[in-house]
Amino acid sequence: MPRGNGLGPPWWHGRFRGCGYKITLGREAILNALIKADQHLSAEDIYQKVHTTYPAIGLTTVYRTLEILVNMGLVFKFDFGDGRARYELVEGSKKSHHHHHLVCTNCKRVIDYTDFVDDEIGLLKKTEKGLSKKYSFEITNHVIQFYGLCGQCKNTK
Amino acid sequence: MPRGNGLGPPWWHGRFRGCGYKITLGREAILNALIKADQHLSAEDIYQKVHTTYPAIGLTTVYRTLEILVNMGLVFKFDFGDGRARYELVEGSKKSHHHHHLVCTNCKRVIDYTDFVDDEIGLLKKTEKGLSKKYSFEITNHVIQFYGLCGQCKNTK
DNA sequence: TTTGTAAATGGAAACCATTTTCAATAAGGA
DNA sequence: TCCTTATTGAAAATGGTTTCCATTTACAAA
Repeated sequence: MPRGNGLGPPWWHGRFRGCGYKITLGREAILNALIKADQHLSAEDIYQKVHTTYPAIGLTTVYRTLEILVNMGLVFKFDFGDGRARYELVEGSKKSHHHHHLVCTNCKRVIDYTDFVDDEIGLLKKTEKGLSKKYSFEITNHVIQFYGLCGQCKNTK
Repeated sequence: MPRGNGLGPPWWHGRFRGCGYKITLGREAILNALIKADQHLSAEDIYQKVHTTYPAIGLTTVYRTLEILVNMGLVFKFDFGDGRARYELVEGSKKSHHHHHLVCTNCKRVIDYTDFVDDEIGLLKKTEKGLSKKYSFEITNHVIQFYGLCGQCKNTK
């Protein structure tokens, strides 16, 4: 769990150092943007947010940092089918529990839902265990997404 | 269920006509490629396959046809994180049952698994019903994917 | 069978998110 | 403070996918 208090270095500095990465203003700003947003953002979204407080940032750095964060397991990368990836903290700072996504294939709206997630997680855990053994896979992550038409798009058709 | 026998028009002609689409050699060839392959293919894969028997085909047509097929619900479109989409028939012609995917984040290998899928489907059905009501979504499709390291990549690291 | 017309097509060009290149800069241990 | 190496931003390259547009085709109507 993130400790956003002002005392001591942010919770993730240790993990960063441990992996041999340096702490830089850019990385700090990108992570903060993700923590504050606490929901899925595109690379461009993050670039825009960070750019207001740290104009020197480059889009390239955003992509590079996100790749690191994904590889470290701090950030999830999602594809909702609109041609750009979305990123979100694995553990949101405040409200966010683990959640899954409901994607409208028409307007691309995405709803985070936490309902039923406990049941889903339970089943996934069991499935993961079985799959790991059978296929000797080391599973680190999963995605569940439902696709369909949201209330608005249903009526407009 | 597809009826691949030589008698009468292929099973999907009716659905095509019903949607106001014309039957063309290109579309026929693309659908046949998907039926024969019975596993996920990229647009380029399909283009290559079709090109051998029908050299006039254009990559553009492959993309256009795939989009139609996805919208009609005959074909699934997947993203495995390697920058190109994969397509597969919703109902494979022979062996294929409904399956989910196990994706190696290192070498991008994809394993189709059918184990546990019955349990998964059961839960998903229930979840779908609940979500549809709560968010007034009309759910048409779902994706479950596990990510991790395959046996080979685990050892190489 | 012929004809009319909108749908479908292929090739080239455009698009655009992401990646790579490279020279300049900065982090952090010595 | 200095040195080494990772990091950076800008610009260019990449590559899957989409758009444009002139030509061709499917197929319903005559």
